[in-house]
Amino acid sequence: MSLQPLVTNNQLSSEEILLRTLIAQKLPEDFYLQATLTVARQLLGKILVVLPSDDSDATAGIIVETEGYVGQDDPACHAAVGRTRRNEIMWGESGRAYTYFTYGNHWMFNVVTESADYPAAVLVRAIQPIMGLAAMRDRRGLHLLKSKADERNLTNGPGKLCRAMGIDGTLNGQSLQGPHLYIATCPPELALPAFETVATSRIGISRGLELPWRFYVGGNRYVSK
DNA sequence: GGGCTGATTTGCT
DNA sequence: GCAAATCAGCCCG
Repeated sequence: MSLQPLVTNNQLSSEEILLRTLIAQKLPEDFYLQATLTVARQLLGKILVVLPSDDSDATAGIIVETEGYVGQDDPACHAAVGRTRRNEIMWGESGRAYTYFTYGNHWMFNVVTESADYPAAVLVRAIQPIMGLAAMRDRRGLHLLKSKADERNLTNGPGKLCRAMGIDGTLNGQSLQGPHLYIATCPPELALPAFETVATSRIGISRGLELPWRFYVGGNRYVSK
C-alpha cells in the first residue's frame, strides 16, 4: 500500500493534459437544441471524446463526416415508423447519445438533436483519430497493422469508429456532458485547416436519397467511401 | 483503386 | 420473415 499520490500536477501525461483541455471546452447542452442539419454541419471539426466506464482506454478524434436524420417525415429516419423501444431515445431530450446495433455486427453512434418529442439525430460517420490510437488498433484487430496507410481504416465508417472507440449499447441514452462521453471544440493546435463542407445524399439507405443530408470535410482522408 | 458478396443479429410487420 | 443509417475479404487489374 502506497501513501504516495498516483499523480501529481507535474506528472500529468500529455494525454491527461489534453483531456483536461477538452472537458473544459465541451459543447453546452443548448448546442444540441439547434436544427438537426445545423448541428450536423457544426459538428464537423469538433472532437468526440470517449472514456469508457469499464475503465478501458480513452480515445478521441475530430469529426469529419456526419448525417442528419430529421423527424418522422424523413423516410430514412428510424422514427419514420413511429415511436418504438429501439428509437425511444431519439424522441427524448437532445444532447444524448443514441446508439443502436445493426447488420448483426455493428454499433452506430448518433447525437440526439432538437426539442424533446421531436425525433431527430445526427449520425457520426467518421473521425480523424487524435488520441488513443493504440487502443483503437487493439479494439479493431491487429491485422490492421499490416500497413501504415491502414491507419485511416480505424475510424472511417460509422461501425468502425464505434468499434475503435468502445461505443456500444451501454452508451444509449447517455448524456453528452461527460465525463464518459462528450464533444468539444477543437484546440487551435489540433484544428483542421480551413475546409469546405461538402453535402451529398446519405449512405446505406434506400429511401430519402434525394435529400443532401450527409456532410463531410472536403479533402479529408478519414471520410468514409 | 473498385466491384461484388457473405456474415450475422435485432427489431418490427 | 425480411430489411437493415455495415464491413471485410476476395477477385480483378
